[in-house]
Amino acid sequence: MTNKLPRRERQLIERENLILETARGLIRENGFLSLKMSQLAEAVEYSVGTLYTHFETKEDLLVSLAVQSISQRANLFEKAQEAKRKSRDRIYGILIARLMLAETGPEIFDIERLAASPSVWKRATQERYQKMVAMEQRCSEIVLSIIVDAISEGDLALGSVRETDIVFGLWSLTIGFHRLMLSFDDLSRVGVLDINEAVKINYCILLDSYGWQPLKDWDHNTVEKDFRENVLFFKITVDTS
Amino acid sequence: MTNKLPRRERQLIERENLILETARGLIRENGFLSLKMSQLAEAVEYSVGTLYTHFETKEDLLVSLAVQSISQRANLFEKAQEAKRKSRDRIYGILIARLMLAETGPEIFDIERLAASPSVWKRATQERYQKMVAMEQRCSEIVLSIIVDAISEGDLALGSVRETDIVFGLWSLTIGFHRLMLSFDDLSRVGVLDINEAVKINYCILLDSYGWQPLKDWDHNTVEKDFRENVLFFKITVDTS
DNA sequence: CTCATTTTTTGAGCAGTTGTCAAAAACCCC
DNA sequence: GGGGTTTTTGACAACTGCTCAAAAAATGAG
Repeated sequence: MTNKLPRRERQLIERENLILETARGLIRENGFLSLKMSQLAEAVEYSVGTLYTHFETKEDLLVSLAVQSISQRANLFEKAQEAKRKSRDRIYGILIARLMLAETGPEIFDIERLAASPSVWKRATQERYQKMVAMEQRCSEIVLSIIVDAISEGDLALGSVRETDIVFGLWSLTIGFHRLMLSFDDLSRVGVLDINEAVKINYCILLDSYGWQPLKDWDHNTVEKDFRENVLFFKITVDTS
Repeated sequence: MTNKLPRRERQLIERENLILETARGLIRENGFLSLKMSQLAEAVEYSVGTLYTHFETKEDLLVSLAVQSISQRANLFEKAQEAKRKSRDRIYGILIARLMLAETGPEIFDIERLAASPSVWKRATQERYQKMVAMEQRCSEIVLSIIVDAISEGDLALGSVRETDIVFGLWSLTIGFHRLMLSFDDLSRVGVLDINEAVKINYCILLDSYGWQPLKDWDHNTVEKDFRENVLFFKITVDTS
């Protein structure tokens, strides 16, 4: 737990975090496309040149933000996975984790959406891009492992459907959720009144139809409350200033 | 069928189509972000100024492309809806329509993804933005109406789930599909080997679990073949030059 | 056909952006 | 303090979206 990094390096990391957090705030207000590097430089009280010692391009900054977001997601996913609960509860915890992250702010949708594009990857540091991919992979591995565990615990029996198909199905559902959160006013127009409700219902429907036990005497609201209160915490970055 | 538009206006429309098609081709190669207006101007053999008589901003051009794509989608959806087939076939036809559109080229993912963002809407013509929204709404209405018909035809009975929840569920699945198509090399890494297969399987699973009849003696491959050959045609824009 | 008037097209240039790099400032060790 | 090293800076280069005065084309009346 004691970190032995040289002072200088610690300062650099701290500054990088400052830049990332400030950028996140600015993106929350006006989106990534209207974020200007000069504006960001002014906000963190460093020069543009200094920003570019941390990030090679603006896209590199974007990917860094994506890495942050996805890492946090992987963390929450791990907590859900490790919880001593029924497998069905744990897989539902994955959804709750996503909902909780969505509640931290709408900018993560903008960030992750834009970061998922080859034209961005090309302009980012290879190292950061690799990390993003690795983190995303970590997330899907966790989901996969919950599925595998569910099978070995006897809660789930595969028919014609493969494990990875389940990963894809559950994951697609939440992507659709992200998309709708982004273009917010589409909601009522398309007829979906409560999007959180819609995604939960469909998630449960999918679980049921995969045959994921328990099908009866299982209330997703109780599970949600449990996970929110007892399982899923955020790592709070303490500012020792 | 006889169009009585003045010659001049016809020419303008033709030129606009030329611009849109050329832009589409350039986006296919390098993505929207690396499309340059000057490059596009050169490609269509007009000046930048002329481009800007058609589109107020670059984002306006993007939204126009999105309108094209979504209109084409609505057209195919209508064909699926109007087909004299079982309701389950028709709703499956919606998925096939999306798959067929995806086959026309990967640029539509880039276009629709970027167009689904407020920071783009703000810079586009109100008129074009409205049209895009209307077209998207039309698509979801068609899906909804197939659901309603299925109920009245006795193929579908709603339990706790609302009609709009079904719209959301089916639609989310295809969004996830789009997302994976965009970041292509994620596929094997996440473990999904055949993405088309994965989306079809989950689509059918959802239909089954909504209780959409017929559940037995229904082969999606046969339906797909039927729709591809007999129901879903593209409108071919004939060049009378 | 002529020429004045209107409409359309043009592309050099403006404003605003990302990203660079020589020089200034800060730091470090003697 | 002084010489050398590292870090920061911000003016500037390079490039882009977009404009608008002027050129070119179309129109149409005589």
